[in-house]
Amino acid sequence: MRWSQLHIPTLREDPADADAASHRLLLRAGFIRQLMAGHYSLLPLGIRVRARVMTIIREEMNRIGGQEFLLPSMQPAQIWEKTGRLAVMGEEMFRLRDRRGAEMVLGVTHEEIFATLALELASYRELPQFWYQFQTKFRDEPRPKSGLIRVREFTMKDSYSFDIDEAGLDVSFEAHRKAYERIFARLGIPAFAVQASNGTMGGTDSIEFMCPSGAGEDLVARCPSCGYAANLEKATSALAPIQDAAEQAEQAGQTGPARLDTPGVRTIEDLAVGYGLAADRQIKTLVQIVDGELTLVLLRGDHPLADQKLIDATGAAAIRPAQPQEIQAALGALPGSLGAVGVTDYPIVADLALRGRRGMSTGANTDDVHLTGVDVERDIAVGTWADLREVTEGEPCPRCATALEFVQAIEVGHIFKLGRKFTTALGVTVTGPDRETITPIMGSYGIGIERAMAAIAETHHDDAGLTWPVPVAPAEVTVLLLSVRDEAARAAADELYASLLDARVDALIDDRDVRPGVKYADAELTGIPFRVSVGSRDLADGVVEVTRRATGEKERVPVAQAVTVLQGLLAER
RNA sequence: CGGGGUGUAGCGCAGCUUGGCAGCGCGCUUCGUUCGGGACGAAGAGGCCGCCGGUUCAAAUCCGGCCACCCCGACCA
Repeated sequence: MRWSQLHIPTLREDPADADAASHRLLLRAGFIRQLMAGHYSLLPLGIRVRARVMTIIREEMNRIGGQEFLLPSMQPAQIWEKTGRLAVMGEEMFRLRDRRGAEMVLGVTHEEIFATLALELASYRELPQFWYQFQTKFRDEPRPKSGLIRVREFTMKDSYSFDIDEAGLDVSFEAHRKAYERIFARLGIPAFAVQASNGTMGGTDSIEFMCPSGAGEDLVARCPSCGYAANLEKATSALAPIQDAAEQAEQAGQTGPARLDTPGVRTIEDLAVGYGLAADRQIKTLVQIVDGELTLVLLRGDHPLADQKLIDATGAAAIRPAQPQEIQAALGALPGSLGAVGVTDYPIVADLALRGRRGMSTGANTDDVHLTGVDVERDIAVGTWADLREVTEGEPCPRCATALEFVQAIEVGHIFKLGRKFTTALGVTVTGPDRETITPIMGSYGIGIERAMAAIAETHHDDAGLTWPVPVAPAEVTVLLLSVRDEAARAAADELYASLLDARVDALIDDRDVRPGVKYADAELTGIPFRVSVGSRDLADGVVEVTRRATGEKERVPVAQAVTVLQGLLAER
């Protein structure tokens, strides 16, 4: 490719409103342009990176036995009704009707459609299967942001495994986990695996691959000692045990909570400061609407709720905090004096940290009144015990008790053990060795291609621009013709460019009639790993200058050896 | 959806409070001088001032409505 033919130029100034570094640089360097919120055009340089990322992923998928497919993005809504996900996905799915009025959706993911193909599987002998594709996904995100990191239309490599049983799924899942580690290593993304919630996918286990970055939208709790890592929506910690003995003694003989008038008290802190009732001796009562049902959520006074944990614990599609009037109507008091003692009309979900606690205080469901001496298991009709609290940085690792660190990160991949939800709903079965009917168990595995590009850009840039790793760079080498008017230099640059292409080195040539400084600046901005400067001055000595973008190292090499030297540099890894 | 902000030339912006010829920098075109780290001079081209309506002799500017985009909070690759 010749720079003189490149249609979209680089920008001299930073574009407005580009928050993340990757967004700013990909715009400036001419890799992407925005059409509307969450929808980007990929330009020729962007397409080259995307193709390389896809090639690496494809190689690793094929290596573990993956077979490539391409399924439609536009799908009948009916299939999604069969699995119940039309409702679960809700507003996130784009919906449309065709001219006959048939309801269609744009795929947010392809479990249903791949499972439809799996209907043709007939025998256990055909399992396991790994099927994958690169396909555009559409998600009506409430708030697209940060360039390619969060968009509404993007390419996803999604793969699906079908196995006879759980043991088989474990093997398929593990194969994918290893493949993902190889993929991110080859892409130059410093990703690490973390435990995660399954969310709307359902199923049992899931692992996210996280790339540490200030532009990331997730927080991960990670143990620097034993390697434990989990998304905050899933992470736990080992809490120091709390001694309730003193309070127990005080309340010896009591058979129930005692009333405490607390005029004006509205917060956990008010109660702690004004009445000497420490936050970790209080029960925090939150009221949430869980799939439309008013639910009491109990946590220790000093613990925040992790919303996703509540969703996971209740199997809800959606939760939201209750409005004050809803709370008033249900419990007879406003936030600040709420409690679950004696409540039987509403489901109660309590965090495990409250289990066995005694001598606790909580609201009395009368404004300005609290209860003390509450024995959680004696006085409260807890329906569900679950891990609900969000861990705090510095709490002890659940495995080894080392203080947990928080890391901000971009989620670049996610793998799920799905179970039989989709195969059951769609009626996928195979015949087993004893002629029994087997419902295959599925796994699903995703990587966002453009997001991966953004993650690479986030982790590979400097003040001058992008610094792509060789395997994903838009080109391996750019030849800079510095002396445009020197015919000998022009001929030498053209010849070198042709020789590089002959040697199957992916090269660009910057033959524009602009000053050398512009070419240097653009070579650096676009981040091509090696540049070869061809100019009259060095050519008089029979040499060209080879510069490594990432480090700035320069080397003068004889023209005749330039191709060989570059091949050597490119082969380094 | 809630809160905050912005829409003026390809890009970045000023002008708006106080209504009166639509501007600046970069980029672009032509000519000349330059030419190994984003050159200089001269002459040019380029506008639905987001859209619709209102007020006014007169609206980028004031008023109303709508739309789009960005940022901050609830979702995911």
